[in-house]
Amino acid sequence: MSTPRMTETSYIVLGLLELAEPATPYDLKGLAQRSVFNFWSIPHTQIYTECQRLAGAGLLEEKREDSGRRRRIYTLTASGREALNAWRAEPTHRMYEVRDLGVLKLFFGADPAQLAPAQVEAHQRKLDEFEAIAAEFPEMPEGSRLALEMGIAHEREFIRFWSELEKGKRD
Amino acid sequence: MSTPRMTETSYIVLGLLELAEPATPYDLKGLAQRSVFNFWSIPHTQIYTECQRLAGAGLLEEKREDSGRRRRIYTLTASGREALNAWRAEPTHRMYEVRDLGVLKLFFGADPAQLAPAQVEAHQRKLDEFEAIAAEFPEMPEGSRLALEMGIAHEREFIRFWSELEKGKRD
DNA sequence: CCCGTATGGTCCGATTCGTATGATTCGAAC
DNA sequence: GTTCGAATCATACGAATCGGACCATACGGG
Repeated sequence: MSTPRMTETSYIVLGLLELAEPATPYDLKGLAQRSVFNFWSIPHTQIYTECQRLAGAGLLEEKREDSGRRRRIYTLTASGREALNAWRAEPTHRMYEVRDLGVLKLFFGADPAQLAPAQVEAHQRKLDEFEAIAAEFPEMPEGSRLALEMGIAHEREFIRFWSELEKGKRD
Repeated sequence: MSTPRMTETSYIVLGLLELAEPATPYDLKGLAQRSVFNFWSIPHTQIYTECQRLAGAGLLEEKREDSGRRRRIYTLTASGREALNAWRAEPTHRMYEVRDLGVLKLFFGADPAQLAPAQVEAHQRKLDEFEAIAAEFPEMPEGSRLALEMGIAHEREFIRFWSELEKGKRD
């Protein structure tokens, strides 16, 4: 049970499990797709391997159904819970980038007017999606709601930005 | 010269090269660090391998110094230029995520007030950096300027968001 | 009981990552 | 004009990730 390498993926699994335990990786996958993956996605196969890794490290407990599909069912152990809490409590300076393919093309000299309509549309769709979620679950947990609001704010920003470029077409 | 797999990394190299050719991978690395990597970074070793790959595919021409360090010096070929233009011209629907470690923690229930100060500070620093770049190069190419403005807008948004949570401390 | 579809999970080659390290050049000191 | 350290330039390579393809089980309807 040496201290395992912990990545964002690890904490995503721990965090999801806290919301849903006991759960199979498949359960987590479903939950994730309706939530975190909207702003931080990982390939679904990672969930399976990460569960195994974390179980090996003693942060998760693994049970198997003894018949049928023999699914693996996970719960948090005390040290899993502890790791999650420690991560949550520790503020962070580490930053990520707001990567956007449209902006990358723009940077390298693409024609703004040519890019803009598709970008507006794509970001509008994302925004609609977020707002639908917000409307559907008005009683969402505080943290999720805030994360969602942040997502909405960014999408609005993208739309504002690209809309302006779209209007600039006439130049 | 089979059609090579083209990734964002490929276009970053092509785009940088267009700005700086003829150039060594090292030159590109330097240029990138002062520009694109601010919003779309890749490990520097990738630049070396990507140059070789693209040269193998006929999109770049490689010359080597014949003495000393025997550096590889690259220029775009006609088909390299063509690939870059095609990429730029083609609008895109593919989206990326705005990943932010703070938001991830928030989502999983971290205490907003505990996270906020560090987040405000980190994003403020990033914003200052961007604004310094904007001030230093007022005559930046159109595309870069727009990309930078987008970055600035997003950083402001992050700051607004986290500042509000910071104020909410009293609850 | 058979088949089609949905569910649940794994495999594995290809790619990417990033640390560690190696090699060349340059300049300043003596 | 040689030695040393720092800066420049570059690669090697093991570990981690990626994601498409595929396999297995369950379930419902005819």
